[in-house]
Amino acid sequence: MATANIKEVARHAGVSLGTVSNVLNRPDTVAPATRQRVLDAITTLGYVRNDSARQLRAGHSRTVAIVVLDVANPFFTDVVRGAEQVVEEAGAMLVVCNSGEDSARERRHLELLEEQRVRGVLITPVGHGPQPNLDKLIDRGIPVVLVDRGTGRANRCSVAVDDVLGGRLAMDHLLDQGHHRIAYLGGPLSIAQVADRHAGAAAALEERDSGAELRVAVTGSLTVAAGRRAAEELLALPARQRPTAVFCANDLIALGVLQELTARGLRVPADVAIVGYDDIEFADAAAVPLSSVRQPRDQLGRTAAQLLLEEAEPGDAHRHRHVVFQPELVVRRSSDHPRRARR
Amino acid sequence: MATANIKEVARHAGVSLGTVSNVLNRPDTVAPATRQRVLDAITTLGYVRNDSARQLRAGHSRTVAIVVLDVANPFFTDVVRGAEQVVEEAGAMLVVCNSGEDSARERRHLELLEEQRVRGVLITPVGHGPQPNLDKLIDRGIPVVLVDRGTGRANRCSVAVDDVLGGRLAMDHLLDQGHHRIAYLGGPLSIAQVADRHAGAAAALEERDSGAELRVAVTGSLTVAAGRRAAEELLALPARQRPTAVFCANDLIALGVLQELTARGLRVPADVAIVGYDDIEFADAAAVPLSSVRQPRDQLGRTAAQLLLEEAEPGDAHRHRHVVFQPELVVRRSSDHPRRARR
DNA sequence: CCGGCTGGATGAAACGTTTTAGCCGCTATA
DNA sequence: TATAGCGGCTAAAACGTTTCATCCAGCCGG
Repeated sequence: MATANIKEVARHAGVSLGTVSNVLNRPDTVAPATRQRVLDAITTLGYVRNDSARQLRAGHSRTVAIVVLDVANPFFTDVVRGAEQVVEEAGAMLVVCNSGEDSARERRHLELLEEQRVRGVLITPVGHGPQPNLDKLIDRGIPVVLVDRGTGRANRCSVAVDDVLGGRLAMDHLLDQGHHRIAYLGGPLSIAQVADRHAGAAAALEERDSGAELRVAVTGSLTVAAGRRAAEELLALPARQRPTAVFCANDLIALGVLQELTARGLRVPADVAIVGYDDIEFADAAAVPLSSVRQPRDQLGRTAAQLLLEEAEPGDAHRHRHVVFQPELVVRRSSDHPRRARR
Repeated sequence: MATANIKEVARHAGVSLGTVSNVLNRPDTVAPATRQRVLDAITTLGYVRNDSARQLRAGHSRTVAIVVLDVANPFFTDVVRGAEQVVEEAGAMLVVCNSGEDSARERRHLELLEEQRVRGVLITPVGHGPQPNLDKLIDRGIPVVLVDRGTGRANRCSVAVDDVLGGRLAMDHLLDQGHHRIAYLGGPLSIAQVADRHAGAAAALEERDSGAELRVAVTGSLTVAAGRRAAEELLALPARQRPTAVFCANDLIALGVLQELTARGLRVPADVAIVGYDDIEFADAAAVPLSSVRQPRDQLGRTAAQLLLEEAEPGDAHRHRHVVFQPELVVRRSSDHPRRARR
């Protein structure tokens, strides 16, 4: 019942224990005949290598961890899938931990991961302050790569997406379509992403000097319901002041806006154009397919994992890098309706 | 740099190595003064327990694995969250593995997990055939709990949701609302869930003997696009034959139907009522909030984890159990419009 | 015939815990 | 006063690998 160990395999094959280990780890250094005998013994005994012992000897494990803010958030699930891919290609294993935006849980996870001597940690940390836990990990020699947060740190790598650029893309597109009264919907502004996207939009508007105006409506959250409420407010405006286009801080808000507007008899994009952010799966499936700014989510995960593995590689000195990806505007029906320029 | 070990802590605190271990594992058996000295040594040295060594000694790890078909599927993410909760309460750690519906990857994961001597495995296996990998695990004494698949096996626990009942609930509701021409939309029927939900609906109809008729439209997939196409087909029927209610095998199809119908000028639920299945987050956020059959997803994860931990508990003989949960109908606007009975 | 080399195998140390048996000094009991 | 018991601690074995220093036999060149 108790699984066979390497010693029993050795006895069964009539070789020494070290030879079995060699068969497992350096098969070419052992004579074909003996190798085969050992392999046979392994299969007949159903031997399975004990990773704890291997790790103990090696001093570290072959697993990489990713700590996300929410396992159920499509953004992170895509990042996970990307990371998974490269980690598995490297013969390691990716374990997914969920902090649930709770820093106590995050800390507990990091402690456990440290006890496990993981090879490295990909993490989107809770909050924005200093990160003593992460510094501790790094001090201990466990590489850490930040995902979509705090690009600036010197002692670790990071990957992120340029949200300011994302805001610019959306705004440039709407200006190109001839809009002059545009709204930005999103909040709270304390979320870096929300603020950055707005900053990008504002900067783009400024630079164009087109005389267009940007109205900002701060929402309490990034949900469909918040989008509906925001749309109601827009509808309360006199028609002449009402924006002809809205740029939303994420797709949930955009979908809420879309629903409310169509429910009230406005046509999208003819009366109001909409651009969302994130390009979630439903963007394409909405009643009016939604234009959206897409982030290269799986690539975020992939390069994060690559940076980590590179850093974990022994030998060559590693230089920390901060990779910033560029988002991409996906134009669909919700904003595809150029209007004659007028002012 | 290399992390301090228990021996150094002992030396630093002027005690024996075993005493340090006692402080860590049975603090009450060591005198307060010594205990404090050891704790101080631990913090000043920054000692972190080496889990590999602990596991090696213990013979098994303190982690539980869950292998899902798709990390990005909301169903599984909720199951994961549920499982996570109870596993963490038990002081263990949950690692999430993604098979991606690929049996090779599933096998590889199981092999690695076995090498790690995990405490147990929660899994929704790929495919429906026999499961030699799982049997192997069980032979080795690693408990396995099936999630939402293959309830019948004798050598393992399982948790599932009664999809036949779900079909009944939806159908009963529509019949209660006075509908007589009803359609079931979903496919392919090779998916057990799709077939079960249909079976339940058909059985409910049969039992009521109301003279109502059920039209089945098999779709190629469970997507929004498939729902749209199915709705088009319904619209092509002469109005007198057109169903006044549709029950969809999942919410994506239902949303597609909703979009297509409203786009073509039909009102939901006045002209056509819709009931979906799964109660995904968007069901409530749709243009017309969608009635849906809800599965207790996180509870599925929670009890799966509980069964597993119970089985992993040494000592008392464990009896395998097969827990079947009952789904629940959530009525929202999309089907809330009773029509006068007529035939 | 001898020394050196090489492919192939061996034995033992080491990794860092947990656990068990045992030791020591003290107190309470007879 | 002897003894049993006990609290508090120590020493050592064991967990299953990997790796490193050795060793052995055979072979080749000198």
